[in-house]
Amino acid sequence: MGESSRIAGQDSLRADARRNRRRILSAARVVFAEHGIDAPMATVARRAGVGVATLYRRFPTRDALVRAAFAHQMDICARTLTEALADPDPWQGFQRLVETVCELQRAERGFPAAFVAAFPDSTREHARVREQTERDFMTLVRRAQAAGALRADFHPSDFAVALLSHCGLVTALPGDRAASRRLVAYLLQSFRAEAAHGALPAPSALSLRSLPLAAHGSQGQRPSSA
Amino acid sequence: MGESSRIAGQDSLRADARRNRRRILSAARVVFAEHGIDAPMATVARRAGVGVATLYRRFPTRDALVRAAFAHQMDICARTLTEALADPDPWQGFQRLVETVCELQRAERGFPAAFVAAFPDSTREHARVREQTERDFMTLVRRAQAAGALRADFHPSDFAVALLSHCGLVTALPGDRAASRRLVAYLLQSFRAEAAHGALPAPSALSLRSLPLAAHGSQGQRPSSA
DNA sequence: TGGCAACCGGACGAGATCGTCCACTTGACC
DNA sequence: GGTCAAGTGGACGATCTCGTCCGGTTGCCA
Repeated sequence: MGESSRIAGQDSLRADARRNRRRILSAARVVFAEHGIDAPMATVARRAGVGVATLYRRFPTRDALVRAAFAHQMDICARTLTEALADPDPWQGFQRLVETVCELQRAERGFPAAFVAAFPDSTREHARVREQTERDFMTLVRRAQAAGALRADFHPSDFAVALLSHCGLVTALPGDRAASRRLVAYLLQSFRAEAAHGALPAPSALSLRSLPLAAHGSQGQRPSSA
Repeated sequence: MGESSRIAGQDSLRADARRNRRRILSAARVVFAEHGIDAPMATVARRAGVGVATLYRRFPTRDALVRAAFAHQMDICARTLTEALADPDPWQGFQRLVETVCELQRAERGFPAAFVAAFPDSTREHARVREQTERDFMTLVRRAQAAGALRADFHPSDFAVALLSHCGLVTALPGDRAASRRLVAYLLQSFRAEAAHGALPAPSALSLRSLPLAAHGSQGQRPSSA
């Protein structure tokens, strides 16, 4: 598993509190899927059969709730990257990474919104994990390029470009799996070395830091900072 | 120009009313760019130096305001399609169409949100224009395919896929022109016939009807409906 | 210049959401 | 079983947005 249970979190809770926590998370996923990530907190609480105060005590901000609700998906992302690095065929790993993340985006309706929401690094530990993830991804890219499978002018930020645009697509067309798959197929094709025909415009200066690949914490409890 | 001034619209207004109308539209573009398309109507009114009532009288719904504010952009889209059809090189026309629409999306900040917002056909005339636009686009596609420039398995819905995903990208990264240009370049490359390597997954059933290429009206004044 | 119809804008009531406070309940440990 | 800290939930005040109403103003035409 990934980055769960940190900082004396849910384990030290009383039994009923732990049960309520789980209920809240489950309800949050459902509600976020139905009404988007901006759904009223009270709706989540009602759905969980819990008072608003309980919800706010456990997750002081909406961010905290969102992060915790989709922590599982984020863990899967991180694990897929690890597996991709272990794959003897680097292109295979790269391709699977893109496909898996996009699959997650299209499967869990609220996830895309959570995906683009910018979460500040809450702890030093998170920052460390994120940096390691970035390094791992760079390694994967270089390896795939060295193997002659990934085009030489592919820039790491292109990965973010792909994910963010796919994210926008599934947000605009929730439920249209065909459209999502099409985009992924087109993008993967144009990332292949054989596809490199003309020159590309300059890459974005965007870093990967804001993508949940970098496994943000699942707990919350940050000061506030809007 | 395109589809402006219909149904005894702004022309029959008194001089001061017409002036206020223009002020409102100008303010709306600024406010939508800054705070998104969901910005409070009162903010737009204040920025325009106008009372809320005036704003509501002129544009009964937010939809109406949004449509009118970006009518110019929509006209440009429609015109670009016409020019693309007239271009002797169909690929050139196709490419320029994609680039122009994406250029508009990245230039005017509120436009992407307006772009994906689903506007119901308000009049029979709008429906007619939209259908004609769809036919024109299909013609362009077929022509480019016949010329051997556009890949044979390109499906018209792929155009919507491209625009919607690009739209999501610029929404997530407003101001990052490099990212936008990169995505467009990648997509155009993979639409070229030479790029067709493996088979693509099935296309989406999505129609182009909801895209502003089809030049929705710029007036508003629909009953209400949402 | 005078009159009227169109136009204007601020105030206002309704409705929604947020996040906190506090009196009551319950699980865990002795 | 008793104690008490941890946990609970609903009520509440603050804030925000919407869309309408109405008394005052102004452009336009005779």
